[in-house]
Amino acid sequence: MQYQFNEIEKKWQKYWEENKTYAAKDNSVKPKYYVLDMFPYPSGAGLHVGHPLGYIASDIFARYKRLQGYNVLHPMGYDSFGLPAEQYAIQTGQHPAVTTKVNIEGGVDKQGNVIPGYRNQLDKIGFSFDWDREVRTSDPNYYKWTQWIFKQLFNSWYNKTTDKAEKIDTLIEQFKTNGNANVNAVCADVAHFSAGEWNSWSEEEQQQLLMNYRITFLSDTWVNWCPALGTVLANDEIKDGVSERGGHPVEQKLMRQWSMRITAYAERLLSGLEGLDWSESIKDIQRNWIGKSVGASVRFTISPPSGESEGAIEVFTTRPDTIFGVSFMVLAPEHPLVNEITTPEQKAEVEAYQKAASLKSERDRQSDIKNITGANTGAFAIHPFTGDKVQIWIGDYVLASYGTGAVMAVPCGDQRDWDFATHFGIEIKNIFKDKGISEGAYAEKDAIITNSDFLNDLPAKEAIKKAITEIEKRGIGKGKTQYRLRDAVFSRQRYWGEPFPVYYKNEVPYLIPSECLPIELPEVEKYLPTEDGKPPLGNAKNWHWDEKNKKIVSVPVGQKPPSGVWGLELNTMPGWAGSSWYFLRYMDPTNDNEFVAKEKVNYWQNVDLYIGGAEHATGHLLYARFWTKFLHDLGYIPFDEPFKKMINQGMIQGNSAFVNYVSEWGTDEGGIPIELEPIELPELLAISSNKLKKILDFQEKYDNYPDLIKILKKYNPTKNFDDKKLNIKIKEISHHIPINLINVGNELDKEKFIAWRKNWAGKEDVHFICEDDGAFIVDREVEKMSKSKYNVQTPDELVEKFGADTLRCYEMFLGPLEQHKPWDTQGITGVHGFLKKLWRLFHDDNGFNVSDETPSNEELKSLHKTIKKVKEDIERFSFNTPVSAFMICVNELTALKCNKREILEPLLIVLAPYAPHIAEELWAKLGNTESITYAVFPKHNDAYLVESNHKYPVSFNGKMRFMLELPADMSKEAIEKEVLANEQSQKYLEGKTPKKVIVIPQKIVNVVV
RNA sequence: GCGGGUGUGGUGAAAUUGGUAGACACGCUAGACUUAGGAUCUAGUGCUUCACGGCAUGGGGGUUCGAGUCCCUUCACCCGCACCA
Repeated sequence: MQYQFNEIEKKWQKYWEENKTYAAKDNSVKPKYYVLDMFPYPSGAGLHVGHPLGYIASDIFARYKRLQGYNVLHPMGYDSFGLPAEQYAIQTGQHPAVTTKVNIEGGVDKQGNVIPGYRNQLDKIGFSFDWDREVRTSDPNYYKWTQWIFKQLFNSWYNKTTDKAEKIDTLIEQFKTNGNANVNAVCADVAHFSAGEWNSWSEEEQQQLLMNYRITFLSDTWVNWCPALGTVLANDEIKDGVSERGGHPVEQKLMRQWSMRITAYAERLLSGLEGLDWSESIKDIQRNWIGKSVGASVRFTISPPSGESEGAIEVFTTRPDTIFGVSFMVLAPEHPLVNEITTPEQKAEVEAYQKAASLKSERDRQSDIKNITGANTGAFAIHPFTGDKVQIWIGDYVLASYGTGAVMAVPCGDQRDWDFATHFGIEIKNIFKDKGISEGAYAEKDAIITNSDFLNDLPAKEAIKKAITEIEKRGIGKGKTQYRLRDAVFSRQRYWGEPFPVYYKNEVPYLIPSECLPIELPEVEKYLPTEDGKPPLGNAKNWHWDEKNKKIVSVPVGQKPPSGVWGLELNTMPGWAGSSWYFLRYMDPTNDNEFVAKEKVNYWQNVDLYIGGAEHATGHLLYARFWTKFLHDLGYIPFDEPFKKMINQGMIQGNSAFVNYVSEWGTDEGGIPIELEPIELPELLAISSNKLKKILDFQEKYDNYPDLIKILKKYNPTKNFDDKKLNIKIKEISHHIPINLINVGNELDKEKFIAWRKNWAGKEDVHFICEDDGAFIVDREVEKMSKSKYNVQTPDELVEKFGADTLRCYEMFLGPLEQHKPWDTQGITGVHGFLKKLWRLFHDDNGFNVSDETPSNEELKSLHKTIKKVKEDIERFSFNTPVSAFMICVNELTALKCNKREILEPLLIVLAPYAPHIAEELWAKLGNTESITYAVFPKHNDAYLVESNHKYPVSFNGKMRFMLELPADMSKEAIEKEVLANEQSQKYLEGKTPKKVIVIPQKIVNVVV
């Protein structure tokens, strides 16, 4: 009886769906366990084999936990707002909601392409998702709550004293009674004001002031503007100076935008990492991104060049201990004080430098670090301790965006300052005892400070503390901690995102009442910006708010709205809005009154295991932590970290195939290469990989290639090709071809290839130069899997051919989950064979046949060894090794011809997380009427694992020489005696007495001669 | 430059606390069976040597009776950050 995987899998997938086998209960006597996958963006291209890798691992873990008696929450949904659907909408006019739905549920797109649909593809793999909890971020019932959370952020400020976010009302209360004198908040620069002043201000003025405190706030900021995408981008959406999506150039632009005051959480986001079971590399990336540095801010007063008003330059330094080494100061060219302080003599030079710097992009400035440039302002600052006058320079190695945009330059301790000083001939003071600085700065923090007044003879680390104390005492500055993390821009000038629940009265934003949410995306005719450059929502007819009647109303474009009617926000939220809290919504996906009910979030708590890509380190994973902490501060959720443990699955790379073509050819005489004389070949000449190599290496003469000669003669009739000494010299090009045109031996199916090319290029003009055996071999190369490289392997094809259980086991068998690995289908037959072998344990020629006989010790040992290993491996998230363990077990049981229920039944439970369909089928055939999902994972019994004998490897001087089987309970002394008495030992002892004999019972014997 | 990771047969890999390196698969070789459609079974397969043996976990050194595993050093590749004061 054959293993009919297609039938079996369909049957059980249907059963699970109908019986809601994987529905999680919102309360249970069982302990809870929350296993989450990073939800996908449903693209039209569908899933390739790389996507389910993490889902399979998490599914195995979820199923394993159910067998261990846990109430498991294992949901899936879609991050369905995003750029591709919108770009497609711009091209085709198709509403993004429609394409998104098709991409998820399957269908046909506007160009007639059949879209399989994410859901259908996922279902075929047999995941144990609780689909009743599905969320889509673009669903108004979902983004209603994203908007609600935005409102909470708007209505909150960060109180540094309590170190958490609080309702804005508590702040307003303080303003009313005390002004802002005692307010200790994370905020923009705000001048002091009294309660009286506050109370005297107009509503509009008060609102504007509050904007400086709100956790989400509106401000004119320099943003990364991407003209090609027509939107601003967050820092984490830019890689190497271009947009992460599409690789378009990005420029700086001053725009009024919503931002998130994530900087308020910098310290907590940093320290919170300590308790997380995440990979060190992700934690490091986040630490780096937050970029904490501890030091001091110090004010240097400006010595007025012409007796004008006195100003000060504030600098930040991590090395206040080196303050006596300061011999000049450097400002960023954009620093606001530059124009003020520059002396008339230096003005021309400084302005020229400023101009040159402004023309360079941020990227150029960063890449051109070797070139030392700068200009002297002619102004001086007063050293706060020595009273010396120090020159003030400008230089583009100082960044306007970091710290205060100014540095105190200590050339002896900082290489960049040293380079600058050396280049411009500025004095270099040495304040380090016994450290030479003639060749470069001494940047280590281990020197003894000297020539530094009250810091003399202190080691650097102590001097730092002393210097800060002294700086604070003299009132010239204070200890300060600086973060590299910037507030996150939250507006996008796009259509396909969450609308803000915001309308504007005289440019002042007001929130839509919560009972009116969600504010749904309006219909627009075009998804492009308006003619006057407003975001696409500017095209919407119905996009005004009637304050009195609390509803969206229509105001014709260009007309002034009637009184009480105001324009709604035209920006939408960025992609990370919906994904920052989705893990909470799964707990209570249909709740219409709250984003999540308290008792549900109290039960489910945070995610126990999160599996997903490492590429979201500074985006999603940071923002989700931020929102979680915020919601925790306001008392909505009981925890302040979203994901306790995370595993980042490696990328599955594609294995591209290439056909080589000869594009040019020439000859060389007698092995001496000559210049190619390119002749265009009207016929496409494809050449097999190995042949090509031989020709390129001049290993074979052209006369071995009659086909080639024929063509050469055809286009070069005057040349004599009969001279056997002539070699062919060719120039080759290669093109990607679909991987389904080749077999496992990298051999091209020529007919299929011609048909594909005809379809693609409309030509049938390929001529093949094959290997001697007639095969045409293609080149292979590992690359990223993508449609354009024709190297995409979909899970659907493999499920069709081998079944979901095989695919699941094989993807795990490939290697450790975290590792990147190229996709290669060659090994899949081995895993498929294992499942067939398992099937045969339960069947003979006449059908299902399992006996109730008592198993032998050997059979029990094989089973219990497997139970133990699989349990241990899954628990340490080693998903590849259990597959081997299953194979070993099935191989052993096959050799023992074991078909005993007592062995096979527990084995099925152990296997069920990996191969749930075949396990269910055989489980049912054994007479069970309930799904195997909630069976009890068997416990291994050590009694079956102990051996009466142990085969000792006997080593001489550490080299293993022979095996010796001895009773397992034999004493060390007896073992030593046995080993030395053994005749094989005599050979290695060569008559000498051993110096030492090491016996480790149950392990090894080593004789030292 | 800084931080993190990876390096083991022809290939994917295993070796959890230092104890038989290469389990389990793929591929390959030979054979059996079947008149073949990617079926099944048996044997072999790290390199080297006729053999005894020798050599092998990127390279070099060390600790140890014993090192893929621990320490030092060095190389290669991948990822992240990068004038961050």
